[in-house]
Amino acid sequence: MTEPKKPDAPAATGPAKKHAREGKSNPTIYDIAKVAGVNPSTVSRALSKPGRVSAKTQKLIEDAAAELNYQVNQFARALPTGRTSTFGLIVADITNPTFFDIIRGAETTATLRDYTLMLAESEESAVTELTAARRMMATVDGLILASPRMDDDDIRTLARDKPVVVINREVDGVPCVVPDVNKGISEAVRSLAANGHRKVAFVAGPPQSWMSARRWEGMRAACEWSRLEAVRLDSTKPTVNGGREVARVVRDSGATAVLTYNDLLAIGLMQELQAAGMVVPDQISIVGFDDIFGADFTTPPLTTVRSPLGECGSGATTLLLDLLHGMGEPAGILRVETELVLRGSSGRLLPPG
Amino acid sequence: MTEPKKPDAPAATGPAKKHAREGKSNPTIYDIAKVAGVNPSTVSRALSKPGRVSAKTQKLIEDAAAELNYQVNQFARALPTGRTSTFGLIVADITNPTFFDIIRGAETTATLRDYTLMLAESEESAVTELTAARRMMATVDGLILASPRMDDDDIRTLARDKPVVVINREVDGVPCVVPDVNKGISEAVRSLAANGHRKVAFVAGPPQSWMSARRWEGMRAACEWSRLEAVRLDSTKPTVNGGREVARVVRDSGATAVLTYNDLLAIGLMQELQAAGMVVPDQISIVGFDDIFGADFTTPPLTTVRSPLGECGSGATTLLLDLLHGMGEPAGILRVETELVLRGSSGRLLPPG
DNA sequence: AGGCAATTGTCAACCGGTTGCCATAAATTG
DNA sequence: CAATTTATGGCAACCGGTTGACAATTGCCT
Repeated sequence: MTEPKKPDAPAATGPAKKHAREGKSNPTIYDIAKVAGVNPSTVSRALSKPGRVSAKTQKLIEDAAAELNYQVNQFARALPTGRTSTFGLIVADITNPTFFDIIRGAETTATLRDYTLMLAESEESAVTELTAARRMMATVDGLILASPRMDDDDIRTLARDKPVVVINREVDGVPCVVPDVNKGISEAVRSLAANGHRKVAFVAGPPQSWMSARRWEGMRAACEWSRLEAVRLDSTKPTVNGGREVARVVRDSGATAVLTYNDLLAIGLMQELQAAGMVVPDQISIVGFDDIFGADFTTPPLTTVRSPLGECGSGATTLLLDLLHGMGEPAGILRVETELVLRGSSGRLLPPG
Repeated sequence: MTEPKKPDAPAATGPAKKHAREGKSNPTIYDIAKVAGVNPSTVSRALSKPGRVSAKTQKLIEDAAAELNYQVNQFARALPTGRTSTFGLIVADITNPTFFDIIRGAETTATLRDYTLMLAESEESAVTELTAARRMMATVDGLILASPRMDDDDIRTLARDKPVVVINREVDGVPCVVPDVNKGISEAVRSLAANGHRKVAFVAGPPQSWMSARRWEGMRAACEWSRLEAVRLDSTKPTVNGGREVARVVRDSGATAVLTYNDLLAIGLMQELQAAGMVVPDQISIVGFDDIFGADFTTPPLTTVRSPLGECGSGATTLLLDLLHGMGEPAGILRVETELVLRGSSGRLLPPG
């Protein structure tokens, strides 16, 4: 029917000539139709609308497809339908290990359901993030935003277009996956109180971080409950260096225990305090947040409030899948538990001298 | 229900965008054509074939495109051309920090050139890897394999279809990005020799790892040169736990310094030796490989041979871009330098007692 | 056997951008 | 000024899978 174009161009057409498909392109539903002796549209239905064709024809077509080693052309499918079998995942910083478990959780779950994952990084910038998100929207079926930096409104706008799931932040009207910090924090605070600490400092994360605010709130409440004094200190950046930089302020605060916004801060802080001659945990207890890769490499290994980040990634992906296939608009918030991981960096305060 | 489209009106030109509702469907080149008063094909040319249309028309079209906030439909473009502006990246293990920097390097470089990155994981399995690669081939313009586990032949077969770049391994006939271990290793060995060590152990990685073999070879050569005795020990897995498990063998070997296949092994080994009461580096020196995230969290911080992994990722992406646009068959091997990062885990041996 | 509904397959029109071919307008040249 | 080359825009046929509309086939009853 359709005569294949045979451009016997003698002149080299392009440099990528080597990889050009020379006549032998991939099998299409038309090829299958020919082999099975049916119409292409029947093939299409057999392959994507189970039940629409008779069992006999179905088998015929499936056999032909298997024989030809057929696989759908995702682009040809995406063009009329818009379905791409692809999810987008945007993280603030690819080198931040916090996101690696999230990425892995999302990737694993997506692959399991025959979706692929597109990755982008916002470099901690709301503008870059929005740009990346906009660009992705065109080519994905749904989007996961891990610790997004952009406005709630921007997120809602995106979510009107296609399913969006947010990790590590609550946005009204958008499905979210959020670690419930209270359990882990209260465990941590109780543990500190039990070890005789009276004044605890919180080293905060970026001002615009929703999660940092939640953690500070949770800690203040837990301290009140345990009758501890809580002070809040600012950090410059939520990184190892940021932790180093905040060390002086921590010492000056007079607190004997510190809870930090994340593990990186805790590690940097511990390094700097130790370099200044302080002994952890004898003179000061340090508790991190997230339990990232490497949190147990330190000496002493870091006590930390674990967020099940992998679960967040796979939970968000599952939410997205549910939103797309079948079931309506559950949305709402998926809460995952946090817990204290007690290691060596926290403990009883030794009396000075 | 949409009304049946049976336009016997002969004047109908192009797909009439009847219900082009804002928000629902994006502007197309047909919309631009209408605004600019030209033919859709002219719009297509103006947007993708610079110079093919007059400057005047070009401007007209660009203005219209900007006004409508147009962006190409990648699927519609991919269908006839096969070009997708997408790269695939397959790593063995997403949680292995070795790949963090590779992913980031690739992502950054790709985004910079308006490509997006699709990520897949092989879970250290050659079969899963090949499956993932096959699936990706259909939807990407090129593929990056980081530390692939599959056969050389499988890789070459893939490479016949579309551009493929391999990281951390040499495959004949396929462009590769490989850290040149010799410089870093010889620096490490010389440093150990200078500190009085006479016998050095190498803790190997997975048997099928090409890179592990290179590192062992490099070390043996360097030791010969420095007149040191070199012994090779096997590990179970190239992870922290694998490092712990090999600790006993290391002690029994009588070596006073160890070079490990990667940092994870080194960290696990160091933890286990320290737990057994040995002092690092006074009683044994430990040198890792790669300088992954967290290598400096340990006490003492890990001395390691740094592989510029981010460079590998971005180098591979650049190679892919070169292969696609313009220049034909550079292929060959891109070597990147390694260097010793001297930290606290290696040093002079203290005389016993 | 005739009538009617339920199944199953076919036709053709999309989705949106690309590109070979051709007609025409513009520029160059003899 | 005519002839030829060249630059430019238009036409239409793709890419491959999807889907509404409809025809053909089958099954079931009376």
